[in-house]
Amino acid sequence: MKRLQHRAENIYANEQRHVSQASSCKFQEFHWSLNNNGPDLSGVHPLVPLLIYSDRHFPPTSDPQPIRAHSDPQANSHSRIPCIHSNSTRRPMGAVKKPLNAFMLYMKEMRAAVRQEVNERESAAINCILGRKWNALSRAEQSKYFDLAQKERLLHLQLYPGWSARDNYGKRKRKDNHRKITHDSSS
DNA sequence: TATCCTTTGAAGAGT
DNA sequence: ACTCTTCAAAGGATA
Repeated sequence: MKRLQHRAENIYANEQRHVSQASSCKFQEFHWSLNNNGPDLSGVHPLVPLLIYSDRHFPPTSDPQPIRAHSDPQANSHSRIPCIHSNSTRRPMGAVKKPLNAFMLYMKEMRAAVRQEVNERESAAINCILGRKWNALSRAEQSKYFDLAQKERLLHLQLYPGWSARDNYGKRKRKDNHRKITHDSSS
């Protein structure tokens, strides 16, 4: 932990020198998506493509299927919609992930740029930097991610109306169920 | 090969 | 109502 923190601090110090250079490329990626793949989304929030084209909800597929979320109540006997991702590359039924929160969306957008910027590959160190950058953002700057996260939650609710976060509780096997307490006591 | 590390925020569980 | 815990992403490190 100390090792990662130290590494992140060094990286962050170096990163500060380049802070003015950081950042604009991701929006260009969105525009690429708009210009090359997607429908006309010129009227929507610039971050919405990140949500709309998210493989969380619409993974790449050669035979896209229409969403039938509420159209077949009999297929929803467990108060969940049938999974629209049925081929092998799609997420199996019962493995619906939590919608991303604002910070997760920020990380997803900025990770590649920060990774390239600091020439660091370890996600734990990058996440420390991203956490600092996130906290350094103004509330106005953060608000677009909170807005997007709200859209993410609404879309998730529409796609998986019966889903609950508890569905994924206990899916991971943890060696230490009190990891956070252990960390706090060890630091 | 599975889990950890590390961050913030949402949501469920427990008190 | 409040606190605690888990899980979302990511990819290198570790057991």
